[in-house]
Amino acid sequence: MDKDTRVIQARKEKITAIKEKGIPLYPNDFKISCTVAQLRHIIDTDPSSLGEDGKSFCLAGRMMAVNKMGKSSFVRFKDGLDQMQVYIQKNKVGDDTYDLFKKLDIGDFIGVTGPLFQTKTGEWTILATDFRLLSKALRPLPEKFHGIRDPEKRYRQRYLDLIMNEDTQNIFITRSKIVSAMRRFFEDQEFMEVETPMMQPLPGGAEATPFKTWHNALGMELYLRIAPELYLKRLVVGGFEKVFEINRNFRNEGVSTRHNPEFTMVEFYQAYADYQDLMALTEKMFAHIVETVTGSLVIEYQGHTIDFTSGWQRMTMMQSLDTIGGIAPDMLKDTQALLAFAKDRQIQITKTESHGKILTKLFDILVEPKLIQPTFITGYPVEVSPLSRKSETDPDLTDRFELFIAGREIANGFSEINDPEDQYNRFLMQVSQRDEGNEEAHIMDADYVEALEYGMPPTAGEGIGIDRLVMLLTNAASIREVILFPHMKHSN
RNA sequence: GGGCCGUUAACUCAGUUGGCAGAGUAUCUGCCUUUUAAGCAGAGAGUCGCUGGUUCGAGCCCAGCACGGCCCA
Repeated sequence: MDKDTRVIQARKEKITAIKEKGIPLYPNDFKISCTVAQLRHIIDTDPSSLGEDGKSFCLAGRMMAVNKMGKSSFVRFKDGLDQMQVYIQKNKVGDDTYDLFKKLDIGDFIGVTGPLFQTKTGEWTILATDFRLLSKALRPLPEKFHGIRDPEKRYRQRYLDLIMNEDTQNIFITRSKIVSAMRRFFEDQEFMEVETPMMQPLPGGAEATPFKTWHNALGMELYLRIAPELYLKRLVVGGFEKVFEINRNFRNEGVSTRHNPEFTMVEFYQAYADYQDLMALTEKMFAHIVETVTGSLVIEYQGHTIDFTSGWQRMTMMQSLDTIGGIAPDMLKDTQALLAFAKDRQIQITKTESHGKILTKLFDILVEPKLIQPTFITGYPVEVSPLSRKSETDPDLTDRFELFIAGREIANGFSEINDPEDQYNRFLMQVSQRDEGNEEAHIMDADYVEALEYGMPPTAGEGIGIDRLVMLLTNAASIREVILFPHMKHSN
């Protein structure tokens, strides 16, 4: 613990004085008769039942502000998200209680009993007939008007951020509503929620560097999952034909305003569906979530107005590179021309990269940031889609889409490969990429191929980044604003 | 990995050309029985992120480091 500041020292002296009077600092016998939220509801709907001689209430909360005026005082306290004021008078509660009150500090939890009255300005206030200490705070809260602003402090001590900043509370309330609306949507569509391993012997389902760990008793290396994909598809093989999982993935990469090493994804799989079906389902799901959470289909995000009304734009990657990226269709077929184009614009591409990879990279740089309204991009190259079914019409492309909103990838979905031989060969392609130095290339998962050999129905699957969705709906510029405890370096 | 910015009292922030470390809130003492960021009078409170350097003298200038923020790769 820190060296005591004078504020803490002063509080310790008051604690000693309270203890000496035999008053418990942390009692656990106070029962509330209602929450402040419930009382506010009564005030709003049926104020006639209240008033000076009305019923007495027992409320509790954290002291947030105190106005002491000699023999009487006003105390503002906070119960969860709601605040209420209590008026305490020495001649009403008695000398002992008032003396105790005078030794309490902002930040302490209190229990108050009494009827309601309205002050001169009309504010409904509890007129205390009893006033108790419920839990003592040793450290002072941040300043009452400016609160806590320093982002580092807000993230490291999120509890202070939550106490002081209503905006922060609202972000996480919204986050909870988003996940809840999503879960309800899937359940209404008769998807089943499942949980698959977070620790995997082979990390698969995405191109990313995993965290490595060690199981002592089993004597084996395990990896924190980078995606649940291959397990969820094993469940489809097993007969669970509509499954979803909302859970954490872990990727051992840098942190930024869009990346946290652990982040939340929903992945879902539906048998007898294809990627077109999932695009339609995604529009429907987003409409449900956005409307449930915000009450509208149009939101403001960082200066953009984004409209989730159904009928989102769809285009192929090639089309988008032409119309948005400004690369002529002829050039899109010519690897050498693309390399020269990239070099002109100082876009770094290694000469060994395949045509499809070059296209994807150019798309990421030239097109992605410009996709502000919800847009599905389809026609992803085979080389960057090792788990996606090949297009019937163009063997270089896959039946895959990604969803972009506000210049960011929000979702990724595709018709799944259920031909075990195709999947095996795709893994082989990845393994050779790995041998060429791409450490993020997929590794061979023979066990998964074996599962496919038992037969998987035609299936489509999709993943949606929950954190990025929450950012959109809370107008947050950084992923750290929507993760309660974002990862930080040691502060000392 | 690169660039820019930040780090001063518990909190929010000033700090001039390099010349005694400041304000508001909070805290402590006194007064005050309807306040609304209550008021009045007084008091205390600092490893100026860390380590070096320049200088008679560094919160301020220089170098390195740490942590954080934003942007870029």
